[in-house]
Amino acid sequence: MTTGHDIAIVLRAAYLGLHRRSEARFAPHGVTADQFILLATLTCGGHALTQRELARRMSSDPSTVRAMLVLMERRGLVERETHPTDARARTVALTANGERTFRRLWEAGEPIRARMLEVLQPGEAETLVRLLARVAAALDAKCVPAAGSISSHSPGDEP
Amino acid sequence: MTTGHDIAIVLRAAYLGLHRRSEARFAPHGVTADQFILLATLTCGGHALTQRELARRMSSDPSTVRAMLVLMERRGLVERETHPTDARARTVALTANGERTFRRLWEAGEPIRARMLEVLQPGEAETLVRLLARVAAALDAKCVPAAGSISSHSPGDEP
DNA sequence: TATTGTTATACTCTATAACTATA
DNA sequence: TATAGTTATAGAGTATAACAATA
Repeated sequence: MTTGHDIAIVLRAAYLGLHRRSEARFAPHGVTADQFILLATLTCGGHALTQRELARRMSSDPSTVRAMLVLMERRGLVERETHPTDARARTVALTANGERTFRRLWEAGEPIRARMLEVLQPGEAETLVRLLARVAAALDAKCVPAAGSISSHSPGDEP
Repeated sequence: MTTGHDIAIVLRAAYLGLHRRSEARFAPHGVTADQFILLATLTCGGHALTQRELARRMSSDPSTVRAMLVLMERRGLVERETHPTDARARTVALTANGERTFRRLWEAGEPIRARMLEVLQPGEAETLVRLLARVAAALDAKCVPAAGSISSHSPGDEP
């Protein structure tokens, strides 16, 4: 019988494995795995998002993203300007150097992406993404657990 | 078409969602999500593992685990003794307080586990665990990517 | 009044390298 | 020689709360 704990453990193992491999691949370029995600989000997102929107798309936090941006701005990867219509907001964009770096990072990460696809049969990648997306949505901050969802396992049951 | 990047993004979203929900649930007990994993690993693992084995099972690192253990020992959750037959090694065990705390944490985390299972049809949980396990194994530190696994995507292809 | 972002702050996790002690 | 763990050290991500400026 598969339990919620089983899902949690293997989800953790897969994510941390991905994270470590990515760190190792990107480190020679002076970029972390999380910073890569930020660059990728900017690339896919039209290159000029507000910090808040950036945080949301990265499954991160405005305060965390700000700390990352300060580091990355110092390294010339991104630049921030005040939003054209909303003077409170700031838009974040890749610099030319940031775009170049991202292209190199994307290549450096290719073996990792290939490795994940390699162990999945045709169709399984789609299934995995579909199921993970459902779990991710269920755990999203905006969602609140349903009222009747309290079951009564005891600690000894699952292990 | 599902890409390796798609898997990475949704894997990240699911894991971080799980991690945040867990932090929120466990914080009132003064325990982090990662510390919960450590306690769970000890509970499931016979209650007396070496630090190295503990790190391996947690998908973590001996040095990281040591830092965590120092904190948790100070809080009376775990205790370490020298290994009975190998004087280099130290065994880690839950204290009575650690066991009590873990039982409370396990209950506190039940809604999260239920929430994940709730959005999956019968059989899908098994599928998810099976596919994730395969990906996790492929990304494990011990595994090295196959030699012929270099494809030639360019950055613009996938987004 | 609500929202965007900044600031200050603190803590945990992560990881490398050099080291000691033991197998 | 190899292994288990420690130490020192550094950095990154995470997040909260109080605050300013703007919508």
